[in-house]
Amino acid sequence: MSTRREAVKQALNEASGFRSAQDLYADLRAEGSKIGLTTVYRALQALSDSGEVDVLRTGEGEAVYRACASDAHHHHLVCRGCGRAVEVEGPAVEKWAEAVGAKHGFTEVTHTVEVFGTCADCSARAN
Amino acid sequence: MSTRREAVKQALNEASGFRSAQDLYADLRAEGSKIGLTTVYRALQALSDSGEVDVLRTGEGEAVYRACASDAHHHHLVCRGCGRAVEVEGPAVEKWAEAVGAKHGFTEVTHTVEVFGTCADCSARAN
DNA sequence: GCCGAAAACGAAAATGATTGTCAAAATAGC
DNA sequence: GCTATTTTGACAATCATTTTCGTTTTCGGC
Repeated sequence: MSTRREAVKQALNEASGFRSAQDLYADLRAEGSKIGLTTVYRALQALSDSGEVDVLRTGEGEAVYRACASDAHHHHLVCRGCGRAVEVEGPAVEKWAEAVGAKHGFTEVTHTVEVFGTCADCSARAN
Repeated sequence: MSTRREAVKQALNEASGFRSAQDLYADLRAEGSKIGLTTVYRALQALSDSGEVDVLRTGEGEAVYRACASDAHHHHLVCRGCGRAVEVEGPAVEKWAEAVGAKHGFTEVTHTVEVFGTCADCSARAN
């Protein structure tokens, strides 16, 4: 893994929530790196391909990334306000998805589950 | 609701699965309509704002729409091959999402759940 | 330490979905 | 029929993301 890619991964690790490619590019430039936007995209692509980071799409269609502590299958509870994300798992959901797929004759069933909310800090700040 | 908007909604109703704005535009033009792409986007925007259609994003970031039979909260089981979608509901998932949010101090919890798979027809065709 | 191939970079151009602009056309109210 | 309002659609503009393509860096020998 190249130095640049390491830098992108580290920038992701330092962030507590999901960040877009553009965000990360801005972060890295802000801390003095001369990295190019293209490289950020390439690094994120590689990292998500190798399963080192999770990707999801915002409602506006922008891709956002996160370095996750667990490499097992899990989902996220994301704060609408600050973007902070908590890793959660739900065996019940996994089973449900599988069962629903099977019931309708679908095979190779996969699923995406994201939970959004306002975290305690952001609720407090909103007062 | 204008005639154009009706046309877009009907095109959606005739489709069995999720369709992108571009798809619908192509469909409408194919059946002789002189509708413009801009109008298709505007109609879909209006329809999704009023909750008459469901929207989700493909992995490539393209927005896809579907006219759903039920106006209650539900999820979709979508075929990766043909795009056909089945409306499903999962009380267990709703409760789980709410519980997980509460456990971590999150309020105003919402969630998105999509299940993907290969439907029986498409599996058969793949042989 | 030095050399060349291969991999990684980055700037700028290309792409593709979506949105904004604005004048023409449909429709409504009178 | 006639003006006021809304809807429409061609076209330009936006914006994230990808491609292209020379340049630079990294590395494995030597």
